[in-house]
Amino acid sequence: MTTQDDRCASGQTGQDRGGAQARACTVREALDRVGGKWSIGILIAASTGPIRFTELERRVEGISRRMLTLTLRNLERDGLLVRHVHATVPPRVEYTATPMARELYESLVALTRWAERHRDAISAARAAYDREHPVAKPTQSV
Amino acid sequence: MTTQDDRCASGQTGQDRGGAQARACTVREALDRVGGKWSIGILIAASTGPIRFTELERRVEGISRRMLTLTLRNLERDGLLVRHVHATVPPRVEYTATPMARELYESLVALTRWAERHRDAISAARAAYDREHPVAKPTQSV
DNA sequence: CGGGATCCGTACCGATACTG
DNA sequence: CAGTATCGGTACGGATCCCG
Repeated sequence: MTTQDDRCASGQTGQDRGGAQARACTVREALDRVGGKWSIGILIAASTGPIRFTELERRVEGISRRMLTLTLRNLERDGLLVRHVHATVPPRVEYTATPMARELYESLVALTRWAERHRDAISAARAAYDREHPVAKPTQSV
Repeated sequence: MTTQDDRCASGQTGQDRGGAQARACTVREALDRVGGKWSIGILIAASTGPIRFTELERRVEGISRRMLTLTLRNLERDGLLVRHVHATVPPRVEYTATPMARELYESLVALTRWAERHRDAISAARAAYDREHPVAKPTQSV
């Protein structure tokens, strides 16, 4: 989303046994492309076949026209989506996920399952944390 | 990172064959917790065993004290990290990844491999896109 | 139909200074 | 040592209006 490439750029100054931080950086490469609020939704909607702009707008519910356009551009730039313009009277633009994008989606399956498995544990953890760490505004009282 | 829970909240208004968008949303649940710039780095550094604050500061290179603290708090809140304070003269605080966090990391392996496989293809796609889509500033020339 | 341009609020993140 | 507090920049994302 950043226009910038922002390669990991770790100077490798300290000790990094096993290249742990280097691997962290590799993961971030992937996350950076899919971390946007709408990227995944669009990718999935486009993974089953060519899909039009307006159809995307309907399917990826809640997205604004602007973000749809922007995210599409970024995905196209990264080679995850192909944009095809039909020179018809009402313009017809279709987006299709590339094989690389579909591989990406499959790589996310494990993550999806993780989220499903731990969904409850996480919200429980959050609730517990919030209970034990109240905000404690100084301007309270009464 | 948002303090807010922000559950997917898809009203399920339109057609979502196969619950595609619902799955997109599940992925985002996971991404939201790990999408922060430093989350993964910290998680990995803490996954091999208890690690101290300062040690983390050294290992996760480039991180500021502030972001380290903030990210640690969020990870702890989500139940991905456990914070243990030793009541010694110089304070000693150790962070340890929970089993859930380690599972998370393992779920990211597929994604890591994807990033490795397509790293070059992506930067090539970007270069090509940028070549064909110059910025074209209106206030150019001399 | 499929965008682009602009305005604006908010989140994220970095730098710096202070503290129990 | 392990933080907290404050400031400020920038990127993200939403709303609205305009256009071929």
